[in-house]
Amino acid sequence: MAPADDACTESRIAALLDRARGLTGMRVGELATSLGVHSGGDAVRTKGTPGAILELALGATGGSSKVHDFPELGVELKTIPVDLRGVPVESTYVCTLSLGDAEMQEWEDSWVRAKLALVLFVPLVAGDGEPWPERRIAEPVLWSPTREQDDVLRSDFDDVVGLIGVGRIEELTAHRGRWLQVRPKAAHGRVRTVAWGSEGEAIATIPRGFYLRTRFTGAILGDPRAMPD
Amino acid sequence: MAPADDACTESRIAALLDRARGLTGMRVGELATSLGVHSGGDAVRTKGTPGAILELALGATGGSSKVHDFPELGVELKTIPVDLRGVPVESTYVCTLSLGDAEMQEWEDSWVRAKLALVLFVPLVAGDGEPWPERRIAEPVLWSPTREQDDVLRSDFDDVVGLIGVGRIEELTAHRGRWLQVRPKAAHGRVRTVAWGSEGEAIATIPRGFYLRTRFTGAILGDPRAMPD
DNA sequence: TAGGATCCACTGGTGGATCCGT
DNA sequence: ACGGATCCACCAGTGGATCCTA
Repeated sequence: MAPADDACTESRIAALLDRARGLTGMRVGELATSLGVHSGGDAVRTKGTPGAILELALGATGGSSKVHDFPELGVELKTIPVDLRGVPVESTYVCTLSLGDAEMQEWEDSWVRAKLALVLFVPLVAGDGEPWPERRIAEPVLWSPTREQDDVLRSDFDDVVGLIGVGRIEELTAHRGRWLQVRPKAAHGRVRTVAWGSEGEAIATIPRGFYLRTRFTGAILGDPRAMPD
Repeated sequence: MAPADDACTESRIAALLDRARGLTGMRVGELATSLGVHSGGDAVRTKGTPGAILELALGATGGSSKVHDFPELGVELKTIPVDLRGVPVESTYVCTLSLGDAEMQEWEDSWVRAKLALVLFVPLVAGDGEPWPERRIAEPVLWSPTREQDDVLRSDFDDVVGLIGVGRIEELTAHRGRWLQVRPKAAHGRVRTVAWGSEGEAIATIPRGFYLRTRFTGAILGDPRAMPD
């Protein structure tokens, strides 16, 4: 689960970071064009496109339903929208929370921990209301949680799965969690998934995802070892 | 589970049958054109299209994941390819067989029995190798199993779920069943679903579907009360 | 300002069946 | 002849995230 650390993998990760640095200063629309991707038309509505563009540009091979964007390197790629000062303007989606088997889940073996073990953050600088093709790629940050950070994330995680494990999913709001929070994740608010109530009964509820709070990603972009509130 | 039989439903079913009769003699391609459906280009490869055309033409509203094509009438629509003599050239797909809970399934409440409770067969006459737009719609047959036919189908069904229930799914071949058989049902042969072995262990296996044998559909097209081999 | 709601692209699985080698 | 393999259309669900109102 820890990032692979043999010499070959290390050098390939370094090469990936170099490639990401090489994109610094480009507009996302330019990058899209150079990749042969159509970036015209309605630009505001396509929320996920810049992330897909960066995956293409850096050669992410994970595709869907894989744990990491770069499976062989154990690296997760995350674009993160920042303002002109470099401060994140949004929380960062990590992955889906499986509600059906929450009581089985341990932090050590969790999907969310695997995702966060080694993350390449690529900040995208957006002026106010600027469509994504105009956003500029900023200096990337390769981050792996310190032991202290991992402990806080584990605590947030345990709180969440503990609640679900005893069937109190209704108390699972985005207020919980110091750095890692849980929020709804559904295209139309009409999707339902199954969870288990306190009496063991099946209940239909909206799917949820793990998100990193803005205050946390903002701090680690400045100092990867930061311990914000 | 039995077809609804109040007077209003009966008259609506009769109207449906009349509409189907009104299509007799048309080519499927003509019908598609009159519905504004594109039927040009590669015609041989689109196996499911004629079925969808007839659903449209007759106003089927079931859509996907519904039990029947006409939920309010309890009617299932099946196109069936026949030769110039009116003899079926293929078996008829009924529905998917759920492998995960086979031991729970009873014929009385089964999906396959619900589908077969009241079927509108629409034969499509195909010359040898003729693409579907050239096929002609023949006289439709509205069929509901007689008590004797239902008993045979139940027997075939019980044999199948019995085998699966004791974890002997490997013995479940298309050789079994007098009229109702089970065959693989997967787009590429690479899809897998879960079943339970004789020791209760989970095993990955290919999805299966129920099919009516050609000899059975051939007989009931001629005489709905037939009892073929 | 941040918690809850929502948007688009993509794709795997399902429903419509027929193909085709032995 | 028929048992096993396969084909296309369609859509709900997932992964990429940001929007938006109280």
